[in-house]
Formats: sequence, structure tokens, C-alpha cells
Amino acid sequence: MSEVLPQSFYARDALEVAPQLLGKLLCRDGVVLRISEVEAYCHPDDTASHCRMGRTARNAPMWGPPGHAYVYLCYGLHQMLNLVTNREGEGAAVLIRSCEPVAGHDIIRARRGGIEGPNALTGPGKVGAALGLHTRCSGSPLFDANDLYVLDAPEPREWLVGPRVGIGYATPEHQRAPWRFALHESPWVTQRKTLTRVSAGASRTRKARAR
DNA sequence: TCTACGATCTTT
DNA sequence: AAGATCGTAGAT
Repeated sequence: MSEVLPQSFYARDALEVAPQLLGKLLCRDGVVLRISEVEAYCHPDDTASHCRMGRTARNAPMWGPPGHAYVYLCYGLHQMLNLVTNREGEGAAVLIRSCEPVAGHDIIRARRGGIEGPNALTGPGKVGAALGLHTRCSGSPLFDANDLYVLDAPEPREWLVGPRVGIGYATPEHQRAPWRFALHESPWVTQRKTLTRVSAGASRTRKARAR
């Protein structure tokens, strides 16, 4: 049986947590989704991050302790789910962009207006809809199996990496930053063309070399 | 208060 | 290529 991810799982850099979230199971109210695509929003100096303008009522959960949800409304329609990482006061989170449905297909179908297949869960707005999320969920903890939580699963050995989506307002460097991660074997991924394959070993080597 | 604009998705 | 749709942030 897989365990609920403990708060300590999230208490690391968003860039480290993000690829490790791939394959993990997002659960709420009978719906189970396998995480297939994520994006890291690393720190307040990340000009693509909601934390770039400092602490506000909306982004408060991002500045709070790790292992909590940050849900916000995008384009007046979409409930976007982020998982808060790092330590309290650091302002970082991982956006869940796409998932593969594992259980609760009937509920998902109802919430998604009958749309099925990979197209039903590729894109962060669709993930929020499938889980029935609302900005009211923002700030709720993820490390108890109560409402919304994540089950552990084996870490993938390789994945896709590339630039984040929909952040044209950020600096060119941050637009270019390869902070989006996806399961290479999954159809539940957006904008595949801009992603390239790397292995967990290569990622660790790069990190080691950088320090 | 007022205004502009989104970490999007659907339809044309 | 553009409309939906509304809370948020920054300006007034």
C-alpha cells in the first residue's frame, strides 16, 4: 500500500520536488489522478511567480509552510492547483499541469462535461475541474488523508524537461528556464514539442556539477 | 473606486 | 484568432 506523502517531502526546493511529483497520485473525494506534468515556481525572484509582487492575501499559502495547497482563479474560470514547497517564508510551489485519470472516471466525466481521453486532463484548469477544486481549498494541508492528498509512488527514472507555459510577462531568462517536467511515456502532457528527454541520473549529475 | 490583465480552454 | 469571465494588483 502506498503512503500519503509526508510534509517533509515538500520541504525541499521546488526544482527538486517537481520531477519527483511525476507519477504520484493526487486524491480527493473518490477521484485519483496520476501526476504527469508539473511546473516549478521557485522563489520570489522568479519573475513568472505569483510571489514576485510580495506577499498578498491570494498568494499567502505560497509563503506558508510546505505541503499545503495553493489554489487560485485564472482567467476568471480555472481553478489552478499548486503544491507549496520549500520552507515557510520562501515563497515557492509546484503547479500541477496535467494528470492521467486512475479512479473516479464517472465523477471526472460529470465534472468535465462528458469529455474523456487524454484531452480531458491535459492542462491545469482541467485538473482543477476534475478534482472539483475551488479557491476555498487554498491553504489546505496535503499530508493528511482527509480532503486533498498525494500518495507516494516510485520515482520515474527519466522524464521530459522544458520551458514553462503561459508566462509571457516574465523576463526572457525566466521564460526560457527549463522548469517544466513531464512523464515521457504519458499522453497526458501539453506542448510536447518544447520538451526534451533527460534521466534522473543526468539531472543529479548536472546539479552536482553546478555546486 | 477604476482598469487591465492573467501560470487557460473552447470555439470559430 | 478571439471570447468567456472575474478576482487581483496596481494605479487613481
